Amino acid sequence: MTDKKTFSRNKILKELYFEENLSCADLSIKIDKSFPVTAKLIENLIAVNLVIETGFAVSTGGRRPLTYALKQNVMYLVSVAMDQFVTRIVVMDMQNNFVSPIEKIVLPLPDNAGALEILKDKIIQVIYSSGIPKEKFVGIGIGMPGFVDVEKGINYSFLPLGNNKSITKYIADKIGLPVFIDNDSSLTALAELRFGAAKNEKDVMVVNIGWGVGLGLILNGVLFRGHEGFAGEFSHIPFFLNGKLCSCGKTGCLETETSLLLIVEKAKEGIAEGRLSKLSSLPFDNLEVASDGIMKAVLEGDQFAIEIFSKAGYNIGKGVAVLIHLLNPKLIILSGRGSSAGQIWQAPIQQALNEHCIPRLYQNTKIEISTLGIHAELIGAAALVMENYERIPVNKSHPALHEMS
Amino acid sequence: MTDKKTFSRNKILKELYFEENLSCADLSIKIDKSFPVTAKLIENLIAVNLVIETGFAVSTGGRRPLTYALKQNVMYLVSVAMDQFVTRIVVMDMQNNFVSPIEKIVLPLPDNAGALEILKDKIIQVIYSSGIPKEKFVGIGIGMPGFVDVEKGINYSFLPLGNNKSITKYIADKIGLPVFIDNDSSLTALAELRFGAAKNEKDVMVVNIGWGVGLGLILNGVLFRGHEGFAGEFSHIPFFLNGKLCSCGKTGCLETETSLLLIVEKAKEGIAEGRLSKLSSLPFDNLEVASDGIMKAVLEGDQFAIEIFSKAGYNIGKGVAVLIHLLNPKLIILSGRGSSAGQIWQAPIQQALNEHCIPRLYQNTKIEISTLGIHAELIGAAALVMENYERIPVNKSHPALHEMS
DNA sequence: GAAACTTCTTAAATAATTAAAGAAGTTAAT
DNA sequence: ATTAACTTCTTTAATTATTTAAGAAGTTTC
Repeated sequence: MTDKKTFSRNKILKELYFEENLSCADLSIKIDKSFPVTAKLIENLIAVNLVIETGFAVSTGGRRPLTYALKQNVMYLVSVAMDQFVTRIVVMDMQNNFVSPIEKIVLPLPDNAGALEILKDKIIQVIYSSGIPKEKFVGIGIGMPGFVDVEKGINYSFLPLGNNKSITKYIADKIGLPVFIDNDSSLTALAELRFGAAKNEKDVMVVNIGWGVGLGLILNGVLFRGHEGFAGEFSHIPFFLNGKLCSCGKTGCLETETSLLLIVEKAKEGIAEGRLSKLSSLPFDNLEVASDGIMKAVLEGDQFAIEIFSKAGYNIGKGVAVLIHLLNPKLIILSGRGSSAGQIWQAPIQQALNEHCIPRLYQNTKIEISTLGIHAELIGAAALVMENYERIPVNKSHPALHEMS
Repeated sequence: MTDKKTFSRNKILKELYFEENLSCADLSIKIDKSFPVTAKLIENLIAVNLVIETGFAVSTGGRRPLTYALKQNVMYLVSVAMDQFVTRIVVMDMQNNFVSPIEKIVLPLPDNAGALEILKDKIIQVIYSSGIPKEKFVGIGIGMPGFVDVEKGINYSFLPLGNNKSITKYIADKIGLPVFIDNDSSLTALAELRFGAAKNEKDVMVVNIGWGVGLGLILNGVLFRGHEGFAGEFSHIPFFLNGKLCSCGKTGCLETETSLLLIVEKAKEGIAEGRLSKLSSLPFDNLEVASDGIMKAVLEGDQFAIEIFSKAGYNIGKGVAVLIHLLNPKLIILSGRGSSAGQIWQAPIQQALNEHCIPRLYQNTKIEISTLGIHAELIGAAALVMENYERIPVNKSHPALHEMS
C-alpha cells in the first residue's frame, strides 16, 4: 500500500472517530477523494477488520446510504489531563468511553524537576494495568498548563527537561507510542469543537474556568494557537486598576478578580469573617474539595456561595465583552472545572455584556455551559491524538494493520 | 473553455496580480494544479494577450525558471476608500499604480440618506473621466466604516438602502461592474497582508489609527472577519474606568482615550489653555488639516504635539497588550491615517507592553509602522476585488477575454 | 398508487496527477 | 580551471483519479 493511500485510509479512520457513523458519500467529501477511491479504501478497511458496516442511515429523500463505523476494541488511546496540582490519566477507546478507571495523582508542577519522570512512569503503569496489548494503542495525548509549543513538544513553563528538549520525544522514546501535547485550555476547546457544544461551529470562544481563566479559540472552524502557540492568555490581560498583585508579577490581571482559586479564597475569607453559609464546614486547604463544595452549595441555593460566583461571573463577563468586540464569535462556552456550577454563570455574564458590549455585537452571540465539564480536557487530549492520526507512521505491529495489502 | 478551467485561469491572473513575477512552478503550487496543466493555461493566457513572459528568475541552485507577469494596460480596477467624512476614489491598474487623480469628496456618512447615490454617481464620473473603456474594468472595491456584512453587501451603520438591500447589488446594477465592499480596517489589513509589512506573515494585527481605532486581524494567514463579519471592534472594548461617554453610548471605550479625533481635541484644548506650540495656528474646525498639521509638528519635534501623541500611544499600547495576550501575533502594524506620525508611536507603545504584558509573550512580537500609510485602504479595496477574482463571472465583452478558446 | 424527484451505487470516459527522462544551471572538488 | 555531482525546471509518457452518465433504491407528492 502506497503512502498516499495510507494517508487517505488514516483520514477515514480519523473521520469515523470524530463522527461515529458515516456513509461512503460523507467520507468521500470529508477526505476529499472521489467516491470510487473512497469505496475501495473502505472495502479494504473492512477486510482488515478495522471498520464495520452499521446498517443504513435515514434517507434524505433518496436511497438510504450504508453507514460505516470503527470496529470496537481494536484501537485505544491514553488521555492525560494535567493542572497545576492534579493529573488525571485514563485509557479511552474510539467511542470516547473511559475503559480504565481515571487514575488521579497529586503532581504539583511548579518547581518540580521530577514531574516528567513521574508522569511517564504513571502512564506506563496505566497502560499495563489496563491489560490491553500495547500494539492496540494509537498514541498518547497530554493536556497541560503553561506555554506549550505543540510542534516542538516543549512546555516553557513546567516539566523542564534541560536544553529545551522535547517532552513528546522523551515520553515517546520511553514508551514506544506517539505522543502529543497541548495547552489545557486549547484541549478543552478542541473537545468542545469535536464532541461538545461547538461541534460544527466556526467561531467559538471556550472559556476554561479553573484555577485560572483559560481561553481556547476556535476561529474559522479550527483551533487557533497563534504565532508561537501561546494564544488564549485570557487570565493575564491587563484589565483592572485594582493594584492586586498577580502570580505573573503584574497587577490588575483578569484572574485577580475571577477564577476558582479566587472563589475559594473569598469563601475562606467570608467564613472567617463569620458569614453564615453551608461553606463553613469546608476543608479550605484542599482546593479541589473546597471548590467542588462551593459549587455544590451554589446548586443548592446557598446565598453566600451564589454571591461569590455572581461577582466572579460578572468579571468574566467583562472579559467576554472584550472577546466579543475583538472576535465577533457566534458562541461562548463556559467549560472546565468551573462549569459544574452550571447556569449560575449566565445572569452575571449577561449583565456584564449588557453594560459593556455594543448591542449589535452581542445580540447574536450565545453563551452556553459545557456538558463535557470536567472531562473536557481528557476528551480533548484523545482528540488531539486523532487530529494528528493521518500523520502517525503506521504501527507495523498492530494485529489488524499488518494485514493491509 | 470549461468552468473549471476558467476558475484556474482566473486564479493565475489573481496570483500574478498579488505577486508581480511568478514562474510556472510557483503558479502550479499556488493554484494547486499540476505543472502540465498550469503550463497549458499560461500558454493560453499569453495567446490571448493577458500575460507576458518577463525573462528569467534568479536560480535557486538549478536551471533558471521563466517568469510571467500580467500584461500592462489591459485590466483596471476602481478603488474607493471612505471614512466618516471624506471619500476617495481612484482608478488603479494591475501593477498597483494610481492611473487617475485621486478624487476626494466630502461625504459625511452619519444620517446621510443620499450618500449612496452620490457615491455611485461619483464612481461613474471617475470611470468616465479616466478615458478607459468600461470593458477593461475588472470591478469596484469599496472600503467603508461601520458594521459591514461582506457576503450580503450590507452596511448596518451607514449608507442605508431600505429593507436591508445590498449596496453591492445596487451599485453593480447601476454601473454594470462587480462590486465588493468591506470594513475600512479590514481592507487596511488586507493591503498590509498582500502588499505591505504583513506580506507572507500568518498572524498579524493591523491597528488602523484614524478618527477611531480600528483593527484588522490576520490569523492563520487570512483576513479574519468573525461570525457576522464584525470582528475587530477595537475602538469600543470596555477598557477604562474614566466615565467618559463614547459615541457608541457606553463609557470607558478605548477610543475615549486614544484616536486622532481625541488628539485633535486635546490639541485644541491645550492651545485654548495657552500652551506654547506650533499648533496654535491650526484650523481646528477642519479635522483633516488639523490632524495632518499635528502629525507634521510631531515630526518637527514640537513638544506639545509629541506629548499628546505619547499619551495616545501609551493607551493604544495597553490595548495592544490585550491583543498580544489573546492572539499571540508575530507582528503588530500601525497603519491608516495616524501612521503618518511615524516612529513616535514606538516608544510609548513599547512602554505599555513592558508594563502590561508577560515578557515571554511580547518579546517575539514586533511593532512596525506601515509604509502604505494613508493609501492602505485604497490598495486594500483593489486587493478585495482581486481576492474574489476567480469567482467573478467572465466579462464577455473584454477585448482580450472573448478570444479565449 | 403512480409519477416525479432524490440520493446512492456502479461502470465507462475523461482529465488529472505522477513519474521518469531530458535540459539547463550551480556548486564543490580535483 | 575543469569536471563531476547535484539542483531545479521543462517536457513527455504512464498511471491514477475524477467526472459523467446510467442504473438501482427509496421518498414524497399529486
